[in-house]
Amino acid sequence: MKSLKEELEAPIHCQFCQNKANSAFHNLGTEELDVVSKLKTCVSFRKGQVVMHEGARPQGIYCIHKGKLKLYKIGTEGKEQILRFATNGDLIGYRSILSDQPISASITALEDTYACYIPKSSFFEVIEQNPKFSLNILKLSCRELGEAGKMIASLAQKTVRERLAEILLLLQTTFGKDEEGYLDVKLTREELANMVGTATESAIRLLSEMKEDRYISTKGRRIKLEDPEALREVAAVFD
Amino acid sequence: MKSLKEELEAPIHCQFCQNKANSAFHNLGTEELDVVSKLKTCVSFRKGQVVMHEGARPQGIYCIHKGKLKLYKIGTEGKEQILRFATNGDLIGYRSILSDQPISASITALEDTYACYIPKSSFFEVIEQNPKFSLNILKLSCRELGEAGKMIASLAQKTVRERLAEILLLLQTTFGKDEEGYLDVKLTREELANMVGTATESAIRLLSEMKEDRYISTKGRRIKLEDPEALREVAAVFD
DNA sequence: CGATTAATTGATACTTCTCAAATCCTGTGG
DNA sequence: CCACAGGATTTGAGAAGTATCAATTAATCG
Repeated sequence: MKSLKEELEAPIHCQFCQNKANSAFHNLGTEELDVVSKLKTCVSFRKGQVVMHEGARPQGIYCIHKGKLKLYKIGTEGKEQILRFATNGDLIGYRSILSDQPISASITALEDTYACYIPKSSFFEVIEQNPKFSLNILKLSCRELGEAGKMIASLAQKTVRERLAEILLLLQTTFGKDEEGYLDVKLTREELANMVGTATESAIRLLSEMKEDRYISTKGRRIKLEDPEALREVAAVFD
Repeated sequence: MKSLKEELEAPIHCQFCQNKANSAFHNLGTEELDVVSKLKTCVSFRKGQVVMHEGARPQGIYCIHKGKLKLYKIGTEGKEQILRFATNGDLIGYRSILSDQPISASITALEDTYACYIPKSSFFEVIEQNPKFSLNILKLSCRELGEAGKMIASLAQKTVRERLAEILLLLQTTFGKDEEGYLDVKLTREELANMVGTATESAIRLLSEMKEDRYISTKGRRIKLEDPEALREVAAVFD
């Protein structure tokens, strides 16, 4: 039997990819996917490995097959600001290529990750020749833009406590729960703080408060949302 | 002689629009612009008029012919958070239409504004049939996404003072200077604060400090950047 | 020119950050 | 599989940054 790694790295045709349904390729037919499928290559990244460096000029995009990554900018003092996460079916690197600008965020794998690399040229080929796909990417970037707008308003107007509640809910939506009910993503407290936009100690203090309030519970580094409804109230999520 | 209003509202062919060069239509030919040009209508908004309401479903997009607008979200307590501005040549409303989501930000005219309204159907028609235009919009949204990322990192990591300096520079880049050298946009201190993401009084206090430092000067509501280089240092702009 | 709204400044309270020290966990190598 | 080193987490205390409330002055618009 093939190992997981072998299996994941074997270049299956995109048509049969398990992530197809919730990816930017969802409504493309076999022939349409051929261009991409034939020119892609499979790659893997170790946990902690930097996939792309802020400021670089990527020569292609990655479609995440299995794994979890963080996209972040390095600010003054070297502090990370996490902009978003990426997981199965997500595309990364397309913003830079399409806008013809250097990469605006670094990308690091949060766990071992398998992805398909699609060279710039084949990506453009599909974009230019396939209006359906082009529209998918357009929709994708516009949705991301909407998310970014929410994040901006949240950072500007909400307290750290509200933002932390918001992020915890987001993490559950994005990565789901493991078999024990904990958030299915491994983040350090520092990374959590870097997402919320606060100091690590502040994030920890507020997590402790939320534990006292029985909104969450923790086991080591892992976090379980015990009362998502209460968290939603704290986060004051209206939209 | 025709009045300014008449002239601005007369539906000229897009081919001859003064903003064509720096708009999403820049590289389209006459025939390609025909679809848009024939179906567009010219509209005008008074200063202070709300062009689009957060949560609404726009039935078309606007291409700004002449004027200035703010895009903002209403947060808790009814406080505005300005996400970005729009001026000559900019498109507004496209994010909502392309992502098939309600409008994520309200839009209000900062001064009397003239725009071309392009119905959803003709917009989609051009997008779907003209890869060149589609790519332009894609590039546009990806650039905006980059800007949003910068704003997120800025809000999360910089002090109010740094962000204020940053916004002042952005305003000069976006709207330029008037004949006396003042920022060529009329904003209240409250709007400025709503862009920076702070309380009005805090913004005012910091403006006063910057006046003492001779980085800026003011005349009534108007602001002049006396030492942009110093402001850049304050803003700690690296990228 | 006057009414009304916006801008400004002061005083105070609150939130959040920073620095420091102690404890806990996690991944690694034996 | 277990022990251990080193990084991560946690809590405390004090400092700094911002927000809020209130009162005064200035600017704007009809």
